[in-house]
Amino acid sequence: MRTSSQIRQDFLDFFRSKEHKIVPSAPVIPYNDPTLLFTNAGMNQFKDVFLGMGKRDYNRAADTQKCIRVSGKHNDLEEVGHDAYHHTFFEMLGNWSFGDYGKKEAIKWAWELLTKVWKMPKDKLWATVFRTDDEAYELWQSETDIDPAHILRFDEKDNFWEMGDTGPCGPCSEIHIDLTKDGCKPEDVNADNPDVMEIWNLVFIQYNRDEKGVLHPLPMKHVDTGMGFERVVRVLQNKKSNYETDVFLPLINEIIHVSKKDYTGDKNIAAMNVVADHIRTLTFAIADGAIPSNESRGYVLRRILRRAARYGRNLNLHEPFMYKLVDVLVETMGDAFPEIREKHEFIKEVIQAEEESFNVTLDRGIHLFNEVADAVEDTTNKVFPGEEAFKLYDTYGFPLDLTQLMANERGLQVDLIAYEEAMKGQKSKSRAARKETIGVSSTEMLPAIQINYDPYSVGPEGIKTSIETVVEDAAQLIVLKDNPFYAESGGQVSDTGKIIVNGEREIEVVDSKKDYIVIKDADIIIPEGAEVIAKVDYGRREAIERNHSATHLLHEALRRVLGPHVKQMGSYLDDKVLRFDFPHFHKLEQAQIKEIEGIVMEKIAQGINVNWEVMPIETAEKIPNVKKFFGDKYGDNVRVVIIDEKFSVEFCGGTHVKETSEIGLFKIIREESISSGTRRIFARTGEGILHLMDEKIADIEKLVADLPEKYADNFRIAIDEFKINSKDLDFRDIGILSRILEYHDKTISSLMDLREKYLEERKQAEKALAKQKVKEASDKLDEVIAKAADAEGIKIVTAKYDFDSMEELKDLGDILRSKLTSGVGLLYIIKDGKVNFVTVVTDDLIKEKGLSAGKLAGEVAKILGGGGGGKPHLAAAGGKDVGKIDFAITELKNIVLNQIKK
RNA sequence: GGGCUCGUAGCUCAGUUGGAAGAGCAUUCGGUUCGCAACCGAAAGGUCGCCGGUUCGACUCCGGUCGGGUCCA
Repeated sequence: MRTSSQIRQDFLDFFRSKEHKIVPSAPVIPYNDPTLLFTNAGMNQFKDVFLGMGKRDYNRAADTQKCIRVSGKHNDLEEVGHDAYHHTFFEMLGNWSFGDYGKKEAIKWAWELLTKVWKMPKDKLWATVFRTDDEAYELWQSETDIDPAHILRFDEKDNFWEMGDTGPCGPCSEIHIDLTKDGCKPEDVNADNPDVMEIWNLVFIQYNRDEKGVLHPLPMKHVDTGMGFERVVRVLQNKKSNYETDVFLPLINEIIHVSKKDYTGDKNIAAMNVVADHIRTLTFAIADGAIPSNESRGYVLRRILRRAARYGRNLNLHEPFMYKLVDVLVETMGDAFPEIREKHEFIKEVIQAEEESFNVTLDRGIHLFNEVADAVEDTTNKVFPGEEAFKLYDTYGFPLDLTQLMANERGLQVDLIAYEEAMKGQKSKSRAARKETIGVSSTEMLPAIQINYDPYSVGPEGIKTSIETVVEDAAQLIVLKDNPFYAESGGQVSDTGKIIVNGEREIEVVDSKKDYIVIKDADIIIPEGAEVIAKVDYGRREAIERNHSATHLLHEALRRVLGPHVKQMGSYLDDKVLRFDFPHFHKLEQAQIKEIEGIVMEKIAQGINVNWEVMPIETAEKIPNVKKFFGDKYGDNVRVVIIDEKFSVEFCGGTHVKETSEIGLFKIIREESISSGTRRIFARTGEGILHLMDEKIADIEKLVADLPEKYADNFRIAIDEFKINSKDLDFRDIGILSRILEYHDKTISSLMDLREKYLEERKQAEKALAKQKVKEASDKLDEVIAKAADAEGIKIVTAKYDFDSMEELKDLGDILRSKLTSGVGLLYIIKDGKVNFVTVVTDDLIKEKGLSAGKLAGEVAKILGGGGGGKPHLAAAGGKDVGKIDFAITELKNIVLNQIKK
């Protein structure tokens, strides 16, 4: 029996012998096509060729392409695990002709590979052709020895392939295999019979469909084929299901091992199949740069992981287990796809973290479920409210079927109608909100003019150009014939500067887009066509360039220190600071930060020339370790920035220093997490370091100012010294700068220690003082009690204090209660023109007379223009009519008596 | 981009008409024990995510904001 690895190799060897170029699989994350969530067909990486927009230096190619189908038009997700041959991740074996060979060879070679190399039984193979494609029909007869009765015609639905509503398209010819015991009939083909399976689709791209729907023959005819690798393996290994082939068996065995369940029974088999399928998708997607998250493709991954985790629960797996399967997968597929081996540990880490966080969400949801279920369990109709089921879905990510399952276990039925209602309501709300946000942006008012945008060759002296247009109704937008101002892109902020009109008037430029610049003063009248000098604020530009080049160095340094999983998830840089986000699961250690800084500083010290060039995207992609940004759409030609071709080569449209030593000192100033699995670094360079020093001195001054004299004095002299030292420094003096910064940091850290010590001291002192005050007051309580008023035998104690807060008053109230043994108390403070007080009532009066401190507080507070309340034994209250306090105290007697009578 | 939801001690979480910030685990000390586990007693630990508003008084109500989760687009 041939192994899957051999079968994959057979395919590639066969087409190599037919003079095909064997190309590597493209990543499953299509980095240059934002319209596509995942690579979902073998032809994705050649789309530009078929659209006539790109070229390759070969015209025949073959490969095995990693594909993921989980959403959109091709969505097999729900089928996965329940049948034997749908997958979210699979390999598509393909051979292509770009305007080279045509139908004849495609058909002949397909037949040759299947029947001669792999020796599939000829009488079990069926071919289909498009209804009107007589050419293909005849070629099957002339080029192969297929049974002519096995050539069938189908219409558009099955045998005409189109990429979209317009564009290249053409008829296709499919090969199906009959796996039934007794042989199938023609009507079983293309009839969703699981035993009569399509294995290879040969597409003949020969037309271009225009906007009117009319087909025009293409000058270049192409061939695009795709064969499901897992299906072919199943056929050749003679298995009933793809999951029983050696593609999946090692995974299934590992699942059996961790779950201690057997691969028997529909429930177990489905669960194991789903898990085995999904772990492949997750592993390959993460290896190619995707990360589970709450949006877009990251969210698709998260849902897949959760789906697998839920099926895992059917196998009694409640703790994270998926990450354990990665080892086996790397063992079986790491040779064919080295990227999963390279990122092995990172993939495991990502999956484990995601499994753990899913468990947390699940627990919270179960908590809510139980509360609701407890409430409705004893009702007569045993209905679990649909709104609550929706809330579980909406807020805690509980799929309906899970809620239903849990409800059934407790004898409850989910109210499906209410669930649907709630879902509809949410959707329409979401849609309505979306409509409101659609507006017209100011750029849409711009006329379509071709201007020359070139921020790369401007110098400090600026460039001569002229004013093309001043946009009406928006006088602050100006279109220059030549625009040297960089427009925000790739994280780099826009340039600012000025334009000098007719050699005299200077106008400040505050922002720039590719097509126009923005000036500060909207009232200035500017003549169209005027000659101007456009001057970029060059000092600022240079500071930005230092940060941008440093960002590229940082990117590579991070990869070298932390691992190849590091990639840019976002960045921002202006003249003051640079910011870089990347996937990583651990806080960076101080030693790692030092190492990263060290690598960057080394590259700066080497004074490497920074070069850039524009090249065709295919050439650029072949540069080893080239960095590009996923999700961006790149054109046919890309700009590549090179800082030592062995160190940093990156797709980048930004502007850079000419030589790395211009960057000056590089310093990471902050490292933090911005969301689970994503970290952010802030750093400074060049003049930014001088600002950093000023900020540090300011920090030190502030810390010192907050300290009491006895600590602060020693630092005053040091601060003066710092200030003198920081004058007249040049950012190129990196040796001196780094020494001073180090000294600053040491000072700051000892100041922080001191502050902590001081704050602790102060806090203890305040506590002690408050305690002391309460103690003193309580010592005098007997005198106060002696002066108590009397209301029909009930003692009423009132007293004023000068405490700072209610806390002390409450503490004293407690003491008063115990000393008083029987009676009512009112203790108050006057502060900031308001009165605050507590009332207390001893336990006997609460029981016997029904008195309540809370009610007393409320009544008294009313007199004082406020309110209050609390417990029966002690209550707090306040008011702003300080003048009425004496009246309130005399009134207290009546209030007490009134309450007794009620 | 929008909706919902959560943010309280080191950790897991309670905390309703706004009126004394709590429990369990962990920590420290003491008791018990040959020692440990367990148990008993005590202590320490809080800007109640942040900012603003209403109020005599806000963890609680309102507005904003940041962060996590989740659903929709």
